[in-house]
Amino acid sequence: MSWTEERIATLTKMWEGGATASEIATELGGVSRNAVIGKAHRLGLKARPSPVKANDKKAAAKKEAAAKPAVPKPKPKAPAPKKMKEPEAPKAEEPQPEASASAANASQPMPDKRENLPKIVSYGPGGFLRQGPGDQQPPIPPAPPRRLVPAKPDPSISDKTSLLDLNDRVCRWPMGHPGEPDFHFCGVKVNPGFPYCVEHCGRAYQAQLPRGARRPPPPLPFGGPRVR
DNA sequence: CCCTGATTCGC
DNA sequence: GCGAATCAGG
Repeated sequence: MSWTEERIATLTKMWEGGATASEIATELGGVSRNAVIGKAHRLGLKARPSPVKANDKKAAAKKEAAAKPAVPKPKPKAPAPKKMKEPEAPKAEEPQPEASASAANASQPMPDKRENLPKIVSYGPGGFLRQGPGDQQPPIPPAPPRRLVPAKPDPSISDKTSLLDLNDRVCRWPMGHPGEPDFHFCGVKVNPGFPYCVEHCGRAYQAQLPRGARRPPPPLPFGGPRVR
């Protein structure tokens, strides 16, 4: 299997939509989970909540402890010795002067550090504001000037939006399952500054509510898990 | 054990 | 560029 435009587009959509690499691999077919991850990284889209974070301190400590060259672990499948990552270039700490965190984090159940995760914050100009209590992050969504009347007619009004119809102005929310004949995208005019329309922005950007107060099903893009 | 993504490196 | 092997955390 090769990475055609369509497959890459599907991978990108699902990856950004929050699907796991396994789900994407299953959906695409013919590729493994690792292939999906590798491709995603090569495409430049990464940075998703991953179980393993590159922590300098812990990594260094582990490396230090595991640096016992007496008897290296036997490689059952790899005959040639492979060297993994090498600890180097200890980047200096970057203190972030955020004074407002004290009051805001007081009632926050999970005070995670999410400096580079603008994806899952929940705000929006369309009125789909879903913030957890105390989660007051007031960044304003980008509002670039745009014309009210598009130069070309909206392609989504008369036909289903295929991968080829995707552009910066239509909602990219997947409908159905990739690979099936009726798989298409929402195609509604996007919420300005977002890749989805207002309705799907509400699905895409949801705050994590407190553990107990989570009611129905979590948001699942592309139509939800396939029934097999 | 299972799951997850990250990383490396031979191809 | 691709992805299996591997690492590493949950």
